[in-house]
Amino acid sequence: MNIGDVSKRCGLPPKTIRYYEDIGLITPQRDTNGYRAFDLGDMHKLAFLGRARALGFTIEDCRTLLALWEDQDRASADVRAIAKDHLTRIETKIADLQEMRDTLATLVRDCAGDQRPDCPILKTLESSGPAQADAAGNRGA
Amino acid sequence: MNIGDVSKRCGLPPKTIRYYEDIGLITPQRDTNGYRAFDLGDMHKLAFLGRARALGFTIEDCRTLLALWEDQDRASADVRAIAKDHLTRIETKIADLQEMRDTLATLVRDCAGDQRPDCPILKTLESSGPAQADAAGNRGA
DNA sequence: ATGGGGCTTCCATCAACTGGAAGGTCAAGA
DNA sequence: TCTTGACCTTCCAGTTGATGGAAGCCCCAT
Repeated sequence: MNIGDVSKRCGLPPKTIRYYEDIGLITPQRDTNGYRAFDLGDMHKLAFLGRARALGFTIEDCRTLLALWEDQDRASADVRAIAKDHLTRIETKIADLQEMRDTLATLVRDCAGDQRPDCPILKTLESSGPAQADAAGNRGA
Repeated sequence: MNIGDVSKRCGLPPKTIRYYEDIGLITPQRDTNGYRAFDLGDMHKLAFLGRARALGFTIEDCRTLLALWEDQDRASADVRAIAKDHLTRIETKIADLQEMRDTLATLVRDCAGDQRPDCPILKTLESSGPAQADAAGNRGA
């Protein structure tokens, strides 16, 4: 299978597939012409990666999960630990976003949104306690 | 005021403040020794930026908001439009994350997490519909 | 042989910083 | 006066996870 076929089958763009090879998540064979020659194993790995990414796992998580998947002697505890950590991260993120949303919703509700310059949104940004401490925690997200 | 003072006062790291100057959000004066010399105006802008960023506005949103803030003849409608768009983006993101969370929570709940290799998490990643279409929408977030 | 797709590599770009190196400046203490 | 240490400066690189685009093969059909 060429990269285009695999792409269609697993739903990942060719660029992404090449990138995954680049960072060592897959290692497809090569044809004599230099084209990547994917087998079913590669395909399944890519599909696995696509699903894991869709669940928000980081690439490094994916790398570990893939290794565990391949390891017949794995302990499900290891898999579960990764998923649980990730779940926690997601829940934190949701909470942060909900806080933002609540604040923003209030501001948007209270803003007339007309021709006049008076604006509670700007007023809040102008002064409402210390600016720091990124409530979003999305600096590194 | 030197950068360290401003940093303490507005809660943004010096690196971030320098970066904001770099991308033209602020333009502090310089002392004869080359040190940045911040006035209260700069300070307030930085505090404004810190709060806007904490609410999750992008840098470009911040740039616009800052300009509107400075413009006494602004229409609050313009501010409100930016905030409303941002609110929508956040709500979409929350919904995406909640979907991930629900799926993950189920998987974590159903995984024994012991020494045995059987694992519903891996089983799901192995095969559960097409991989594509990143439900998280966090490719460009 | 030529045209159009598909494939290859490599380099740049996105957001929003952050880390670190190499070096100048300043105030306080011995 | 010298030194020490905390500041400050600039510049370059790296982070995450791709994506866009250029330049150039390859292959098949007409």
